[in-house]
Amino acid sequence: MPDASSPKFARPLLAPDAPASGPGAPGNPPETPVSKNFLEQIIDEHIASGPNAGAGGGRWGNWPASEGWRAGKPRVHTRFPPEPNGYMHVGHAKSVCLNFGLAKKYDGKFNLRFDDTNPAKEEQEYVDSIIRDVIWLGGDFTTDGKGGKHGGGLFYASDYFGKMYEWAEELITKGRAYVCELSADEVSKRRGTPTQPATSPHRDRPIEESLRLFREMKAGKHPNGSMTLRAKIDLASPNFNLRDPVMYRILHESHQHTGNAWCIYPMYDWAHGFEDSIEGITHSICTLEFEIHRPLYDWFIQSVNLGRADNKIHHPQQIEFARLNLTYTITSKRKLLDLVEQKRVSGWDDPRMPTVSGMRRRGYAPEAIRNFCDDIGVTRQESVIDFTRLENAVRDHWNKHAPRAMCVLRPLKVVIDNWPKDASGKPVVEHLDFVMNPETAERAKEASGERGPGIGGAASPLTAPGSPITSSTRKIPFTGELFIERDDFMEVPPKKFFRLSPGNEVRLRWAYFLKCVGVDKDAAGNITCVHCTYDPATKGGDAPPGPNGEPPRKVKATLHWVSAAHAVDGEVRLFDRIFKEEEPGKRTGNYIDDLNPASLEVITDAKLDPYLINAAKHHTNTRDIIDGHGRTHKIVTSNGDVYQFERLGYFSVDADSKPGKLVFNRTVTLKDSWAKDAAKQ
RNA sequence: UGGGGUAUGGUGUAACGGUAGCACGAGUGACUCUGACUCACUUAGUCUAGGUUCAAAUCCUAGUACCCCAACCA
Repeated sequence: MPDASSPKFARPLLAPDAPASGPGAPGNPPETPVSKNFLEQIIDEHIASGPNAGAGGGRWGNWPASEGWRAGKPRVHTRFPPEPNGYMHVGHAKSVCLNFGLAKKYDGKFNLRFDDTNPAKEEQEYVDSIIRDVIWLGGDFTTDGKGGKHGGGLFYASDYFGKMYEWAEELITKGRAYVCELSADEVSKRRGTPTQPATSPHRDRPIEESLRLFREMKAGKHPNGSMTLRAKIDLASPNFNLRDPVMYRILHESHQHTGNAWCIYPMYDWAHGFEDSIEGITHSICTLEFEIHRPLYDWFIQSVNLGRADNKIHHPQQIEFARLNLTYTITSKRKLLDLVEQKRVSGWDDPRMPTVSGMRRRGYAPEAIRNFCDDIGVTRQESVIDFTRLENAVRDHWNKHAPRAMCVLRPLKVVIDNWPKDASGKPVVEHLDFVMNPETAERAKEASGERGPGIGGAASPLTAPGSPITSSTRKIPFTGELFIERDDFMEVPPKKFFRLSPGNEVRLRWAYFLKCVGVDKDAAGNITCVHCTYDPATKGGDAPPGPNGEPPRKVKATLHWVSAAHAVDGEVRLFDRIFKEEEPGKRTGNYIDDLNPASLEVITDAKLDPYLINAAKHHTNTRDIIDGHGRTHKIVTSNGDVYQFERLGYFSVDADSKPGKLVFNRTVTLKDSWAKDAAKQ
């Protein structure tokens, strides 16, 4: 049963002094109502009511004087409580953004806590990966002063096993728990039906006997599965979770954090509320499927508090929200693990994976992921978000932040027949100005604003030490032999094809106007080379005005290019969505059937802007995270610079890059209305 | 079949008895040295049926659809 004091849900409260006539009332300044999500509405309601409302602290009281700048503000304390049994995915990212975002918004605190109650499934590798991912996302739980100011600490549920054990004995003593010797199988058989109650033969065992057996369980005198500690709640409840749920099971198993100290381990329902309680969490935010567990959450805490006068333990409020679903994506730890174990991807950080590590490797910025989470909002309605929304957030971010380069993925040779040669007969080389990022002005503004925290302070290549951007333009070499994109030439162009074709004039970006005068073909009829002429008067990319002041002539297309003599070969990995169906597995029942066989295309001989060979970097950052035990976790995060390859998309330097050999991941394409139109025909 | 949830344009989300708004998408156009970006305009919605009310997305009644629950997982 929930606290009598717990309002069931978000019913917004009017501020006590809000004008009854509302924003539209005459005389009121035109208010721009900032709409709040349901979690914020609940928090506001808690602050505005409850035992400490008079002191401004509402239901949870105020932060104490020891909290410094936070002292006296109403307490809001959230947490992200992952089980370390897998890597974080985009759904977890939403939870981090939510929980950390709330702590930040309300000047509160945010904890990272590992819900490590099942040693059979959990591993240190996952602990480390989660710490890394949460920090990278900007969910700063650290208290060492190096991060933000909302860190509440790093904790482990396993640190509370001793306290939980004491409370379990207390519940036995109070007649609210008993040792049951039914096997898992038997419990299942005796579970009953929605209308028929469950049964247990040990329910009315004397308290002393349960206490003795429970102590024997803890002492290791009983084998796995031989007995459990069960809560004595209601065998007839239509909510099966209340039919005397298991609190402790015997597991003779070494734990990644507590070693061999325990052979009984608490179940989620018994443990989770206490974890929140001990840490002083105010709002325990979880996903919808836990809603029917909330009665247990409350029952266990109330059972400990039963009969206590003034040493009651803290009782947080559990609140549920709808988990994130994305089209063309799975967010199931089990299925993600399958993809890794069956080697259908290269690992947890395969850039096609919806894992945080995959998104990082692909080149998604944490700011973009946070913007995405803000954008989609939070509610209790199940929904499926278009994957393109995530991609849009990524594009939006890098458009403002990524330096530009010109690279040719599928090269087609261009020879400029009228290009001048020097005294020795070699084509002249010119060095032209190239604009690093046409949105420099905006970028400067952005850079002066608050940046997301990243490990080592490097939120993005632009703020990293040794940032490739040093000025608004740089030089690029241009000669009479170039590569252009194969797609940018058609011998027989369709309607509305503005790019290069025989007789048609286009612009080479930041260089010259170019006109096609002929093509070379091989024996099979494939075009091997395009012959062109250039107009020297268009140097820099603009035509001069006519002799009588006529407006300069225009071209409809601008192509990217790279000098054949200067281009650097590099590998580029083109990723497409990992599943070809919006809801993988919906049709056949097996999501594996919907894997997109074309989700990865590797181009080994892309012609890269020579600038990149020295400028593009892959960064490895380390940071020491100290947990509540004073233990240090050395966290290593690696990410590559992200560039826009003009007209193609955003590309990030992959960890596989080696000196002299660059490997780029296509992070996301640019929008392409030409391709869209073409696909429609 | 029992219990717990959720229904607003194609998608996501506001509204808290008083003008159904915003974003994304889509469409059209403008601009453009990236068919990008940007800008303008357009498009389209309260699950159904009753009821209360001067007034209903909102309150009431009855349906319908979808999601979750019978692990010693979380």
